[in-house]
Amino acid sequence: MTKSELNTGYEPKDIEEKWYSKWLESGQFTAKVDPAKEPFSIVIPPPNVTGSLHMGHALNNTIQDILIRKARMEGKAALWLPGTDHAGIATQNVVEKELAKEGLTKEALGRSLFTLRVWKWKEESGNTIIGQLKKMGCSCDWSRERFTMDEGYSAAVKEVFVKLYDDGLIYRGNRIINWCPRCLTALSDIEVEHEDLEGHLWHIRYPLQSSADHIIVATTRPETMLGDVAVAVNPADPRYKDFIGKNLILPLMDRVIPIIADSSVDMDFGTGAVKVTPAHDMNDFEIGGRHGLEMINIFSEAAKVNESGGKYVGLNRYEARKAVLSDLEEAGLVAKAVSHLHGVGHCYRCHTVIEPYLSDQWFVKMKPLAEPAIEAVKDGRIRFSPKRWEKVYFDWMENIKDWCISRQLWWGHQIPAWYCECGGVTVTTSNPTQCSSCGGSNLIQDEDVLDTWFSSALWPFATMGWPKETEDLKFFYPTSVLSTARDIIYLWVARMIMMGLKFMNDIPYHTVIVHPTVMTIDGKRMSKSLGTGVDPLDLIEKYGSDATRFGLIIQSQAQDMRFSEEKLEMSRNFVNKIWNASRLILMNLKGHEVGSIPELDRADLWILSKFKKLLRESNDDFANNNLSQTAKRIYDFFWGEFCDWYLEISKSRLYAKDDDEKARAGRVSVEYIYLTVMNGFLRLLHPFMPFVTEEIWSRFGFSDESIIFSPWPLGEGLLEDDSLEADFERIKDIVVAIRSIRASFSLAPSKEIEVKIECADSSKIEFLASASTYISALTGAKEIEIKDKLKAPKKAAAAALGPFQIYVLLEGLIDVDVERERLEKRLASIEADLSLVLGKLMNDNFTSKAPKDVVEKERAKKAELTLEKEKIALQLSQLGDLRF
RNA sequence: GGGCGAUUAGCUCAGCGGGAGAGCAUCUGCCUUACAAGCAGGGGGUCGCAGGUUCAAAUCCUGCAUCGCCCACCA
Repeated sequence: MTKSELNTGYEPKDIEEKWYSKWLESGQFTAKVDPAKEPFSIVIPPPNVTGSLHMGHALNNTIQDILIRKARMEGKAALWLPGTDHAGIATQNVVEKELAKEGLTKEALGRSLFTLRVWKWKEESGNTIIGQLKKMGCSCDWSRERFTMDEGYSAAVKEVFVKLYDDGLIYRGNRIINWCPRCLTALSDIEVEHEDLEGHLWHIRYPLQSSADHIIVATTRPETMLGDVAVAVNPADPRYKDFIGKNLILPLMDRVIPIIADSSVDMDFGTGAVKVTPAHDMNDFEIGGRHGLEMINIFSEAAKVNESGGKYVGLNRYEARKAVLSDLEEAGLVAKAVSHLHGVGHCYRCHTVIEPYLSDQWFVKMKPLAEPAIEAVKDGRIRFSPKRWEKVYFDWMENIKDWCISRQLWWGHQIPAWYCECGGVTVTTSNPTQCSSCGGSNLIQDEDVLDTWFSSALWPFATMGWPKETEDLKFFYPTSVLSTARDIIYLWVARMIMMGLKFMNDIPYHTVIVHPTVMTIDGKRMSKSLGTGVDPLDLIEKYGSDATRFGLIIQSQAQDMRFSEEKLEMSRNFVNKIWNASRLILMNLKGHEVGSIPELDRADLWILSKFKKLLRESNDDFANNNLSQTAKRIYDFFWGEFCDWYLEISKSRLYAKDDDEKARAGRVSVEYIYLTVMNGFLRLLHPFMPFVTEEIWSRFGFSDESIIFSPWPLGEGLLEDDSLEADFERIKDIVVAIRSIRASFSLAPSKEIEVKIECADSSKIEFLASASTYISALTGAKEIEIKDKLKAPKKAAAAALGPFQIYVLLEGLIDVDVERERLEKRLASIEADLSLVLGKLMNDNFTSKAPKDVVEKERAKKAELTLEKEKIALQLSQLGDLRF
């Protein structure tokens, strides 16, 4: 390796592309069923085919890639199964927009042509996100890539539908559902996003049929009164006791409607009297059911008033509201209007205000599915990380409602149900020729498709070949970890658990990692439409994939992370640091054969101890899914310990003339440490930064193989030595103190200094002496004298550190005022610390109640501070005698 | 209405019972033969507020304030 072969600045681009194609060519990511190995599997949360990589994906897929790469290195059979989701509404909307540009509509094309067109779009544009994942370095098994509408997957969806139907868990019913008047489809409850909007609560007079009296109802949606069939009051409400059972004349419609009693009515809200519109309100639908009321649908699918709305026919919801209010106003029936904040549901895809709508839809009965799913988390078979999300899961699951799964779309899994003239419904996986009720052959398939989330609920097993009993299923199911964003815990995570338990009779995964949500730096949601999003691809372009991954992971610690690009810059600098440290080593390796462990000095043992600690603590972090902390440890170790201290210390041995036995031995030790640390460190870092580690790994020639399958480092044979580490911290402190003196007196780097150190603790002298070469290398001291007793030299700057009294001889260079200020500042700080310590030690409660080791520590601190104080005071007093 | 989370240096965040930390920004000095994407040395914080528990509280408990998120049949 020559210097010219490594640039001084790391250029990620070519290196990243080179390695990713190599990895793909050699099939490194392809998982093999191998009973001799422990399986470790992750199914990717399938991104929408319409999607492009956003920051959430970048973070989530980095997490998964780290886990899967680590597992691979641990010798597990690691499968990361990728794929995409057909995303019914989203994709249909995209293609419809494309058609609109050509002046076409899906109706003009017809269903089958439209569907073909969507497939064509999917083939051409639906895989951008897969390419983006590759840029990130994701080690997915692309040979197993799936799509929620591929042939096998579609068969699985049908199978599930039919089985649930046969088990009585799927039924069809005429019910109130959430209707999007723009997408023209039903939505499930959790696809509706509620937003508090400032509206009005209108108080409207409904006259009694038999007298001049009236009842005032309060409503936020006066236009729905066109569909009113009753007014309900609480049976316990004294104000309305005499009204119950009487009739009202519905204004504008002149319909006679009854006053009924229903305990669901809140006496304290509004006027305590509720207009009942069963076709357009969830709650009213239930009241209507209890009282056998008629349901009058007054809206078309596009939420315009229909024929049942009398003269208002053809108006949309908001026009109708205006018209109704103005007519009521004119009739003097509006008692008052007060402003009122209330939650309004919006479509999660197009943000149109949802209309509660009465229609025929398919539903899944959820309670029987939810019960075992609750149990699986309760008994710990599935764990959420962080654990608090389990409560969120329970809250939803314990109050679960039936799931509306039919969608009035063309893109998706068409419901495998056929209707016959006889009224019979045939539900089957294969296209039926005969009605299951009457045997008739004139069958028409239900036109609706299934909720996209119905198919994605099967993801962990349908992707592995279910309903066939495949080798993959037997080996890789249940999967190990699911990593996901918190906003799809209900939509996806919970439903996978239910479906997995129902159809595989087993949980889909053992651990659910809920990663932080990526926010903008000012705490706003990242959104393309708001222009607040950051494109991960731009970041990769700017900082490289390794730095982007590392920078994301290291800041992913809070529940909401405010994305800070600075952390990526820091990571990019870190990559560069690693690159250059490698450069230093590679340029200087002489290839000494290291047969056995060479003789090591204390600096060597110290960095090995630090390294061992890093490995141990990192493994603990992994066990707690705290990847962010590992990233931080990696950074601190490599930059703060290995580069800043060990590499600098080792240079004296590295650059020593290789002309005697001692110098050669020194080199052998240093090279041994370099190789030992770099070899293990690169492996530890590899899951986080796959590209640069692979590149450096190959430059070192640590193995002929890719680093991908090198063993996960555990630091076997390395020892942690806390006392050595503590001693070493002292050495560092001494170095810093000397450097600080250098800086105070603005000594040029080339200026050699003379240092004397008095060490009052005889047990530390030997160590200090052995470290004196480090100290001189790091401080530019040409000579260091170490004694247990020393006469304080004149014309010197001083520092006191515990048992150590340090003098930097500065003949002719010392500025008395500067030195006095320096010492006084130090003295003040020592005195402040000392008074705190003394305060504690003089407190009998402390000395008697605090643990012994804590008290002991305080006493030691007191002794040390006292000594430092004396030394500094002495030095200060001598300062006056200095004559320069 | 219920629940969850956050509040620590100018900014983004660690720390979660015993000496206030990191990165960035800032100040000073360095192109020292790995790295100026760097090196060395500094400055900067009554850890949101008020109580409580404890010998000891940024750390545990209670209340409050502010911000964010989730859930709810808020007609």
